[in-house]
Amino acid sequence: MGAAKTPPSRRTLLTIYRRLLDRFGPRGWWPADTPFEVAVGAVLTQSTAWANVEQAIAALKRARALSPRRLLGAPIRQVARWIRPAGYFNLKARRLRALVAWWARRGDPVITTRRQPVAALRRELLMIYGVGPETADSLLLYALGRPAFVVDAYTKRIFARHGWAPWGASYEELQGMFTRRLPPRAAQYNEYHALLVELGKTFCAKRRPRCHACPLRGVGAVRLEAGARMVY
DNA sequence: AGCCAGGACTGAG
DNA sequence: CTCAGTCATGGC
Repeated sequence: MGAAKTPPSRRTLLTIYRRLLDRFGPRGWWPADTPFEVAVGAVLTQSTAWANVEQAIAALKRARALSPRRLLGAPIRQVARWIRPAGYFNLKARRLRALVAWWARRGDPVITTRRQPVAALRRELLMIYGVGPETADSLLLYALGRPAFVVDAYTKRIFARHGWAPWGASYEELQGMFTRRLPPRAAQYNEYHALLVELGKTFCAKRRPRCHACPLRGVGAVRLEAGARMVY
């Protein structure tokens, strides 16, 4: 199998960040008008292409249903119809209801969670049905402006392919790789994750990675030896 | 015609 | 805890 995995140094992490920023420019994430829309999108985008999520969000807006009151007032069946383009619509309708119920109970979390420590708030989010590690961190970072580093499938794939992390690394291991070396600044975490997603979509596809045009070419040691598991 | 997309839950071993 | 099965539409 591949050589021993060497975690990237702080310097390497910054080099990666710089290269991505130079190539792609600021991504301006999250693509949404309000924090509540971010929250809705965070659930809808689970294992789903963003183009599909956009259609679902548009449908919600068209129906004037993109608010806690409207979403909680509508029958679960109706919600499922609105978000149909996002896939897994029955499942996501339930998850959405759970998250929106929390949002309403909290009464605009952007304000009410301001004094709450990130770790405690993260644990609270993880209690919500349908909110796992990535969705919790996305909510913290992109809806609530907290310094939570988001790890997704692209992050795992990119760092495994470059030999910076084992293919089976857990979410917390990957996240710790960043948070243990970078200062907890929401602005940078925001941009870093958005850039990794852009890199993933553009150059690090699951089946046909375009390693020759990749902006990270030459950084670290790309390990794409034949036989390597190409999952994640 | 497949293959895959900005995951999480569930039940089994 | 690890792991396969499940959920489903739309774009390439």
